[in-house]
Order: sequence, then structure tokens, then C-alpha cells
Amino acid sequence: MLTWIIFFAAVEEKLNPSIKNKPVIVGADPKQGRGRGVVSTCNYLARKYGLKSGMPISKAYKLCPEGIYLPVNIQLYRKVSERIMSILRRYAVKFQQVSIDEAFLDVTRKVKSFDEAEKLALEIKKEILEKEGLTCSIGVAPNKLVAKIASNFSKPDGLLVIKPGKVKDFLSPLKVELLWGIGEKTAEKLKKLGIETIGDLAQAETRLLIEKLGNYGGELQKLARGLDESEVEERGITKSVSKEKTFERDTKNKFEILSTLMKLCSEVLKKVKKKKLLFRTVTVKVRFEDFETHSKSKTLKSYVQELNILKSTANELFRNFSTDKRKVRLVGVKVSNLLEEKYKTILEYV
DNA sequence: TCTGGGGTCCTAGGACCC
DNA sequence: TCTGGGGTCCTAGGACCC
Repeated sequence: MLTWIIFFAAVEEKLNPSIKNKPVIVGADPKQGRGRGVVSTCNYLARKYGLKSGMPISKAYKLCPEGIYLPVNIQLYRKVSERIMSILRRYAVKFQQVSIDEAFLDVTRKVKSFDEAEKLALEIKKEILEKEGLTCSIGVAPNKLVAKIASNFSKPDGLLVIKPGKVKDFLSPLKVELLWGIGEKTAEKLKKLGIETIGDLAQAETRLLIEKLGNYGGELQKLARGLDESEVEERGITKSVSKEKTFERDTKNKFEILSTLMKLCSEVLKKVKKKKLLFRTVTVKVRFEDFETHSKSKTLKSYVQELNILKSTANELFRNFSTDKRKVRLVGVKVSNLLEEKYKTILEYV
């Protein structure tokens, strides 16, 4: 039995109550409709104008020029998030933070029934409201998959309990896109097979799904049937650290691109050091004006943490791109193949 | 409308090794 | 003259999530 929690970046409204009755959009600077970037999140009033997260900020501005546009204050949200996560941890036997505003709590051994779980969920909501002045949504269900969908369903300040016998009825009529792992592309493919609801997917011919979508097709069908045995578990170590930047205007200027790339290297290294990690693989990403995106990577002989090595490797990788014909929209650097600093000594002795 | 930034996981082909 | 099978690592790309 698990719950899936979403608390809203209503943090901004709490910080400045005067904006509460206006459409609030957190994201890129719209720059009178010429800004680059997207809506990170927006309040329910803004949604009434058709705005949603992921939407180009320029489009948002056209739909709602009178909105309050705020930059993403990630440090602030992180602080609030950490405080809320530590509240949640106390309620769970097993805990899994999924993102800045979501977590799974396994309370199977804490409660005897779904009714008790519901009471517990209400307590959690109450404590978060009292201590942080924020509302959240909770889904209570037999597994993570269903709990997540249930919580999404009860937004913005809700609680939805789906008991084991009700899972099928709950899922069947929903659109397949609501399942975890089905995005635009997969939804499109499924639609071509005549599959639009989770119920359709549950009943589809398994062989056909595997033929069209590979093993993934079979996995999706299990999810559609409400089957998810994944455990609630703490997040493991970081797999990669990256930084990328979309230029204000697409550019061919090698100096501008390279100096940006070098700056990104410094920032990536700062993060890597802070996390006490060493890296072995460096990846450089380039997105051209037509949005075509390519990457090149190189794995070094040993784990390192030196800025010079990162910079020279990134430079070398970047030189393999031909940037004469097309303007560059974005550059990025990523390090992966990471090792915790504390294991380095051991490695040196091997 | 013109598409951020930070991640994760999966796949597929090639190199290489036994 | 005809080239197996299994495993691992690396690279590149793609889908997806928040």
C-alpha cells in the first residue's frame, strides 16, 4: 500500500499572497512574447487560459499577457522541498523521493487497512498545511503505479483511495497517456492499433504489442492491467551530471559557442565536486537551428575530477561537429560513468 | 505556438575478448 | 575458405519524466 504525493509550487503564492488571485506562471522570461524557453509550472487560474507546463513561453504570453511571470527560483523550491520530504519520511516505512515535488511512501506495515491508510494520508496533508502552508495531493493504492495516477487525479488538494478490487474499474476508462512511460510517440503508435484507453491496452493481443513495440509493449500491458510490483526504494547514486544552454539567438560564432561550452564545463565540475564524484565519460551535445540534436562522447582511461581534462575533452569532442552550415541553438556538457570519491583510494590500490 | 534544463532507462551496432 | 557463441564495454540516439 503506497501513496504518491504531489505538492505544488504554490510556494510563490505563499511568498507573495497578493498574486494569489491572478494567473501565475513560473518559467522562462517571456520578453513580450519573444522569449525562448517554456512554462515550468503555472497555477490553476493560468490553466484556465489554456496554459500548461512544457508550453513555449511565447505561446503562453500570447494566451495570457496579463499573467504574472516569475523566474524559476529553484533554490527556494529545493529548500521547501527538503523540509517537506523530511516530514514525509517520518510517516513511511520505506520512502522514495521521485522529484522535487513527488514521493512514494510505503506504509504497508504501518496500517492495517485502506481506511487506516486514508486517515494517515489526511494527517500528512494536515501537517504539511500547518507547517508549510501548502496543499498536496495523495493517492492511496495497492501499488506505486495506481497510487501515482490516483494522486494526479485528485489534484490540486485531494485524496483518492483506490482499493485493490477497484483498480480495474478505475484504470479502464482512462487514456493510455496517463500511464507511466507512455508519452506522445507511444500513444501515437497505440492509437494506430486502435488502442486509446488503458482498458483497450489491457485487453489487446500481447503478441501484437510485442511485435509493434518490442518488449516494452508487454511491460506496458502489465501496467495497463494494474500490475506493478516495483518496490518503494531510496534513490541510488547519481548516474550523470550535466549542464546545457540554449542561446538567446541561434549562432555560428565559434567563440561564443566555445566560451559557453567552457563555462558549462566549469559549472558541471563544480557540481561534481560538490557531490564528491569522479567521472570517466564526457559527452558534448549540440542542437542545431532546425532542432536536430547530436551528441559525441568519450570515455577516459581513468576516473578524474580535473577541470582541465573536462575542458580539453569537451573541446576535442566539439571539434568533431561541423558547425559551418547550420547555426547552433544549444550546447551542453555531461559527465557520466561516475564514481564516489571515497572509492578512489580503494581503486588506486587495486 | 516553436519547442528549457536536468535527469533516467533502453536499444542497437561495433569492437574486443575468450 | 569461411567465418560460432557469449559477454562486456563504448557510442549514439531516442523516449520519457518532472
